[in-house]
Amino acid sequence: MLEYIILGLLMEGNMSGYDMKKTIDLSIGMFYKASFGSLYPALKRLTDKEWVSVAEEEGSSKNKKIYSLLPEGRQQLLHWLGEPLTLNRNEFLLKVFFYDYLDEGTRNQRLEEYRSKLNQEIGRLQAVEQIVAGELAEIPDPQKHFFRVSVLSYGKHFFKMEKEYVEQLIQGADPNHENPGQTSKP
Amino acid sequence: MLEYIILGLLMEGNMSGYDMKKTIDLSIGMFYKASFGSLYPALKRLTDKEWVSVAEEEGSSKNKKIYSLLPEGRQQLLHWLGEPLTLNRNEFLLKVFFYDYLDEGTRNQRLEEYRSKLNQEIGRLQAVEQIVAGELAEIPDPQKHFFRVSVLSYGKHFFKMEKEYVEQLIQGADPNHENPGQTSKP
DNA sequence: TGTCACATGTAACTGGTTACATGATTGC
DNA sequence: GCAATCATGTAACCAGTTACATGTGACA
Repeated sequence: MLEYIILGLLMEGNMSGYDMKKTIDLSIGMFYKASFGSLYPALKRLTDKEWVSVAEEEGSSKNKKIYSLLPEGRQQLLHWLGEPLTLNRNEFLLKVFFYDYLDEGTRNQRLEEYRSKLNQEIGRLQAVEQIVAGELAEIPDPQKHFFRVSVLSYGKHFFKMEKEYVEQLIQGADPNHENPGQTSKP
Repeated sequence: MLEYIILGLLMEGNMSGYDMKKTIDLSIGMFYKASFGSLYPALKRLTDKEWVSVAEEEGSSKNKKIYSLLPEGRQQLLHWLGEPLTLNRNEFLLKVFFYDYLDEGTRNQRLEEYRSKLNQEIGRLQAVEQIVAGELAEIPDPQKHFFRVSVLSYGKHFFKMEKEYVEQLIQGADPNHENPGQTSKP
């Protein structure tokens, strides 16, 4: 996972490991934590695989390494990005974060697939909720299981929220969609 | 984390490691995965610490171990449950799942604290969103960063969803709250 | 001159996974 | 008799964390 994040960051431009940590903390830090103890070994693996190259900065200061994306790394990133989205929150969000680099066709396909997966999941949860409600009606004190049962409702809330978000993405990524405050074709 | 889940499951009654795995998969399976490779060592640790006790079932079949909660385990679970909720989705949900065992006072306090944390977080994200919108207005093609920027909006959606859920919990856990289809004081 | 931010790296540990090994019991 | 499921456990592996070790450059 971290390896793909590094590749994604390097799409914007070359940078050092230290810079990557800062960038990660400030952007995807909300749902992904990177530590130097994982970052530097990952950079080592990527250079060994020749997905990225490294250059010792000589000009300003010593002991600073600038990493660059090699063609193989770029290809690997795009391949990973183009794979179907799974119902894994972190991976979903991470891929979406880099979706500006993915071609529109695959992107839309993946988002549509994901939307229908979410719909399925919402349906499944609603069915489970009904069964549980039935079971609950037959026991003496259903209030005793209020919190236990409530996590089901969390699941539904969550998937509905993701669905809204994905639909917003599908709409908003469409360049023919109305573009407030700006004309799309100047 | 897994250790507390085990303790929580044992609050309902004694069971075997195998049963625990099934129960976990069927209840909190949506946001927590347990494998035998982690479950059995956890049970070993818990028995070593004397938080749970184990009994070889002799009657029906051999080689089946039934675990029971010891007073120390119960106390540890309740202590963990009573700690403040953090903005960590899994831990939040896990604790709520077992909140039926926590006293009403602490529970309400924790939920209120969490709600105000969520409000803070929503405010913070809205501020960040405004800054980013300002920066975006100054670059030539903001559409190129559509997906990158969208994860911020995901964050806001997410926290708002959690806020709604928590408010539902605060309301619904109140026994004086209207109780559809049933009289609360028979 | 001290402290902070920059900058890289390693070692010990943690908490998990996957795959394997083993064997009993149930139901057809 | 054989397949499925019940039932427990271990070993190899993996990805990460924390804490430590080390050194540079800026600036008050």
